[in-house]
Amino acid sequence: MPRIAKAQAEQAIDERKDQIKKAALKIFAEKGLAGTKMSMIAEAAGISQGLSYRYFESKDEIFGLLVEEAIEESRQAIQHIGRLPGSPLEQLRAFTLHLLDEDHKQFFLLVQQALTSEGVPHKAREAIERYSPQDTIEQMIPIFVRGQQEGQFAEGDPYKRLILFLSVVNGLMLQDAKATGMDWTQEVDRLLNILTK
Amino acid sequence: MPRIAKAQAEQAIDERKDQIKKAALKIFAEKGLAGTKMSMIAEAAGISQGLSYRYFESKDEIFGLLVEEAIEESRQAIQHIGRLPGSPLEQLRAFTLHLLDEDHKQFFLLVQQALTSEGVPHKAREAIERYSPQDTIEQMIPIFVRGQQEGQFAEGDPYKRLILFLSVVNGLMLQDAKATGMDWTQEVDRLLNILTK
DNA sequence: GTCTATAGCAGGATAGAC
DNA sequence: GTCTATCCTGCTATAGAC
Repeated sequence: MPRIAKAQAEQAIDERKDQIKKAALKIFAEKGLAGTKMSMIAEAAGISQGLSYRYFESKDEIFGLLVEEAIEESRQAIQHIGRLPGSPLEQLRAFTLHLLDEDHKQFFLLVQQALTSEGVPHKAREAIERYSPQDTIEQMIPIFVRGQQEGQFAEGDPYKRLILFLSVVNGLMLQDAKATGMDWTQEVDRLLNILTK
Repeated sequence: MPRIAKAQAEQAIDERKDQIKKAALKIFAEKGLAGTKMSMIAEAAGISQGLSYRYFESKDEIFGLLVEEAIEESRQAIQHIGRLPGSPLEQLRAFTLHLLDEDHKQFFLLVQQALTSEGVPHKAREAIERYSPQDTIEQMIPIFVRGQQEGQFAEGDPYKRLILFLSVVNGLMLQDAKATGMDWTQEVDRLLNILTK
């Protein structure tokens, strides 16, 4: 096979893989590992039941890959905060909006599912354990402390304040899965009161 | 069988049923319907795999019964708020502490699982749909409005304020399943800032 | 490259021994 | 009344036709 044609073929394969992963992400995020049947993924992707196995070894492999991608996405988002323009408050505001964004939310829910599922593939389990919420908070602490020095944020233990705040945001995302049609982005400033007041 | 002996036998059966349900609640709340295997329930209850079926028809029946009990418990808690002593703020504080209480939390998580699971038994699905978060909020609105009149709570649409607050509390409970060993009851006053500020 | 048909297995539910 | 051994369904994963 000529080089060009080969590259095209590989690209087609990657596109198919992405199509399946995208469908799988939506369903895994909603129903968890055990609650998701391969037939559901196939239907959502608009392909036949067996075809996924031409592109992936197993259901576990798809789940594991998605978890790793979710964690990588999360890691990059948090590292990005410090470089955002604006005051510490504006930085955390932008970060929070990013967390509540639709695309990120699915990744987030997936990780939650992985945390509460039985029989999670070994690789996925490892990836999650490497990336604890502690890491996120540690990245946020310098920003928060700067905000305290500038008088924007409340006094007190930054770690405790931030873990409360992140838990609340996490909670909203989980809640939102089946939620009330409320646009949380409108409420971000009220949430930030937890830090500023 | 004499009346007394018969009553004793029935009591023994009820105790066994409670034992199984208690074990099941813990696991269902954590892993959902599909993620929970009957063998897990049996192990947690300290009995053999097949014995549960002498006391319950099916896995679905156990799940359904627990969901109904959870909703009943929730309904009673919310109706109880208005009769609590103290100011509106103190009433909502007590209610929030009750929600965050360990026993209530498992019921709450179970309902969340039911909301996000496939193939939930018909009866459980119905019970949940009868009991929407709206009901809870409607019960809370008069209390909140009284607090507004007394100047304790922030101005603004009571419904929106309360749904944000409940979502946050819900979120904390969900989060807490795998959480950080934090005692949320310590943070209730900070959460109530969402309403009072 | 995709579909349909099916093998193999895990787990829900049952039967029968004790 | 409880356990162990099995049946049977439904799902994962594979094989083979097109």
